[in-house]
Amino acid sequence: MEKEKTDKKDHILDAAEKVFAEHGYDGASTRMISGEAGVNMAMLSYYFGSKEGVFLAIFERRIAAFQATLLSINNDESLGAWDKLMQFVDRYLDKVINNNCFHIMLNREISKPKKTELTDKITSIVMKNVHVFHQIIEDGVKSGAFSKEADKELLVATMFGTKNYIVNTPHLSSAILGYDVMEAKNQDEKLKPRLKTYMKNLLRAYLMNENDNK
Amino acid sequence: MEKEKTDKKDHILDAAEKVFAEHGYDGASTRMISGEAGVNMAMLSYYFGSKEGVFLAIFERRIAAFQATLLSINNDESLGAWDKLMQFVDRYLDKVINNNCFHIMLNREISKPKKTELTDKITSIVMKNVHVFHQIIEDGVKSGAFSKEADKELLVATMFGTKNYIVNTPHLSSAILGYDVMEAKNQDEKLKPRLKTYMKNLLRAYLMNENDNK
DNA sequence: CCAAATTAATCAATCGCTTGATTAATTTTG
DNA sequence: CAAAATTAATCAAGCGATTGATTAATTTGG
Repeated sequence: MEKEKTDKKDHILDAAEKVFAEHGYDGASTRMISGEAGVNMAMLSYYFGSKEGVFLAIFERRIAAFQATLLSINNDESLGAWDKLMQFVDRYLDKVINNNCFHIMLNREISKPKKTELTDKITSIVMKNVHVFHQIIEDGVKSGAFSKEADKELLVATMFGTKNYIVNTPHLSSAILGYDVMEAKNQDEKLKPRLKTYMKNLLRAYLMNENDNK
Repeated sequence: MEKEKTDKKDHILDAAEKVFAEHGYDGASTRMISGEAGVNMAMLSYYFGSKEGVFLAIFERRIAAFQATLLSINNDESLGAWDKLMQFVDRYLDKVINNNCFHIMLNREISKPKKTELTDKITSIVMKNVHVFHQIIEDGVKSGAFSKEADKELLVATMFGTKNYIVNTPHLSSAILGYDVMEAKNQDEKLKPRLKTYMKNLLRAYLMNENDNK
């Protein structure tokens, strides 16, 4: 059955994602990854060619689904700027909180000052998300729904940066919020609704500011 | 001269900070660090005991000055809540943009899901900054200057998260902003003033919102 | 339908290399 | 000259990757 083959590859990638998120690329050894996955070390090379191949496969796996989600929001012509923005916030936050291992990996990678083929690739992918967000804000400004003085570029940094701070520094944000943000129950019942509400209020206050942001 | 000794140690730490920021703890080898500093590999052990010793020394070096800056703002009783907050934003952003290598290191370290002695130590240090920010907001709420409905905890995430996004993902934020955020000239002339203005506007819009953040 | 042939999956063992650390020898300094 | 600073040489350990052998699964041929 070719289904089992895919399942096993996915199983290895799940384990690798966890180990990479925990130890970083260099800190994660192929022995750790194969151990976590419960397979022989040689299977990594067999399926993915190399350690780097495993790493890249993790990114490729997550990206397709993500892009689809993103575009489906932006292409919905029935929505106004504000509703579109709210949709984006909701679905984006859901996704990144659910896949926080992956986003820790991703963020570590684009935090490298040195340009590499991988950082370039990831940067251009992330830029697509940025552009969607950008576009929504810009359309809203043009339609008069949002304040003209809004700094769109830095608002992107706030949107993604706030999320990163909560999702990628779990010990710190757990200390700040007073509960374990890694626990699935807390994520669903406490973190997600609160973060969504907050983000919406923040965006509304800034984008619909009567007294211009001079 | 003991001064030269200190200078040499500082020189090594400068080099190490750069290499650690670029490659991460595991990706940075002692040979890279000694090469960057232009000293023999054994000097790292001679001065700092071990690779980990070098790493810890970098943190210890940066922390003292940082704490002092922080407290001097909070203890100034002559300032109202809003002015205090503005002072905090100004001086905090100046510091982290100037020491961005260090903050890339710091952030990578607290992004690790697994608790270690080091992540615990760093977390508790960062929490001091958080508490200062927290306290300023809380005082402002009590005095009636800020909206009661403000989510103080998540506002912390926005403040530090926005900064992180700009400072720690230089390629991405350069692509977003349209200029190289790593260049000192751009940092001083473009990035700092813009980020400060934006941050202040954002905080004002959210904290001084007339229509309550229901 | 079943046995032979072929392919896919898995394994332990090991390769060459780099790592962080230490040593003993040498140079510099006061 | 003695102490401190610096060096080159060396070490065991761990790294990613590959190997050849073995087993499991699938396809083929009579």
